[in-house]
Amino acid sequence: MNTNHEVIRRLSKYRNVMRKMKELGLVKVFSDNLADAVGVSPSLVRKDFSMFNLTGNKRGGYRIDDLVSKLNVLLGKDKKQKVVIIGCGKLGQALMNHNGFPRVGIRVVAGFDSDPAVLDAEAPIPILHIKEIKDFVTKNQISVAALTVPEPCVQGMVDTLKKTCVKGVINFAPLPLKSSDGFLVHNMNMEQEIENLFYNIHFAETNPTDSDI
Amino acid sequence: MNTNHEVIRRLSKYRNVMRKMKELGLVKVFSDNLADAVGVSPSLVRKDFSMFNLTGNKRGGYRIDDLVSKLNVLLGKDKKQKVVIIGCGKLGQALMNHNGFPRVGIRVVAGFDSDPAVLDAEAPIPILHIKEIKDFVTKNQISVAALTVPEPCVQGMVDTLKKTCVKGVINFAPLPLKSSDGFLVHNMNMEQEIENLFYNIHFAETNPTDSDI
DNA sequence: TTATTTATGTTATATAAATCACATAAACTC
DNA sequence: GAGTTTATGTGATTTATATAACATAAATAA
Repeated sequence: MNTNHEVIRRLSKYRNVMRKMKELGLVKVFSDNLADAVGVSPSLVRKDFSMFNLTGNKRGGYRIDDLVSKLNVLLGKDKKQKVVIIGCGKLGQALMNHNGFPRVGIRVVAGFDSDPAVLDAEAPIPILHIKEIKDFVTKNQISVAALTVPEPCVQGMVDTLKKTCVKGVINFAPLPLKSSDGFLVHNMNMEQEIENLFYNIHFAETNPTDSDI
Repeated sequence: MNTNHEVIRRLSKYRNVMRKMKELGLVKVFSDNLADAVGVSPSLVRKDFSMFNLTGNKRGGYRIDDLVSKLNVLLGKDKKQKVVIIGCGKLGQALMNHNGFPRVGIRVVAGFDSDPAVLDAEAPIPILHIKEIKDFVTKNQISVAALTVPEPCVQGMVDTLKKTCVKGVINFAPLPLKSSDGFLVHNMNMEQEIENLFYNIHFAETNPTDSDI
């Protein structure tokens, strides 16, 4: 299908915008609206849709309801998206309690750690010992994990996970991991993002263009 | 200079790799080494360097020491990079204590919140009332803030910050903000990153290529 | 010292991604 | 219902980004 790597990210953004428009009582949306909201050109919006056979009306734009539910299926948002958090330090625990996740249908089902002090199997979202990770993800069919372990533990943890049904991780350690064969890594490198921001502020020629949206 | 938007990110990655190579006792590095580590072609590594007049030896590669210190200047890593955290909920506090930041020379100098229960002006990293933000950033010449406030507060906070010396933010709320004139926004959208990972795992044609590095 | 190797620096080429532009069809107007 | 408007859907074009290719110079070897 010649899928541009950024398309899916944009579809997700369009969807979020439309969900908010819907809350405002709006029924239709035009490519111009989404273009403004997401910061791209209207033709790109239309092309993105057309690429996935999401069609509108030659004059009346797109029906929000229709488009959102089609996007839900397309993006897999019609299914429960279960994740586990590996490493329950401050950051891991923050993610476990992060209310942005349930709001978009992402459910954190358990945390894992090696430190006995943080374990709590009876909590609403249990924190279990890391040695139970393989059993748990297998039993609960977990395909995605967030990695919030210390940097030196990251690679080992990935190696462990590769032997399970987990097919991808969000890595919060500043060591960027590479994706491989059937195992995807998305790096959330906060350190790098801040470094980059500093650079753009202090050195980048101040062209009035955006940096990202 | 026709600066590709991704170049700086890559330079930062090269730098991190070289710092680790240096710890291993290595002295020289070749474009092939960095290409492998970062997941790009060797010619791109050389082009990135040449774009900033970072030169090596026609045969002997690049001297790590030399290159790292030049990159430090170029990326502004020779200066202290001070940031404040706005919103000291679980996530904000996790960032305040995150040891990945000091390791790369990023110093969290204060947190801000409106909830009296979390304020603590005497802590090593003080948590102050949000009403003091303008004074503080002015007095301490802060140009970068991390935004970990609830989604409904984000836009208002940005509007406040725009009137100060803060020139950019890392936004952790799932609402993607746009950069404008002299105010840069980098969005860390964890929700979207996870959604995207789910999509790639469940729907993407399993081409053995990477997704990112 | 001359020949050979090898990794850089840079130009030419290929690939990817976004925008432009316009023909088309649905909805409005008179 | 014929004419006009307007927003889609898509092929052509532009721009951005990365790779490939190679001439060049430093290092080694003979």
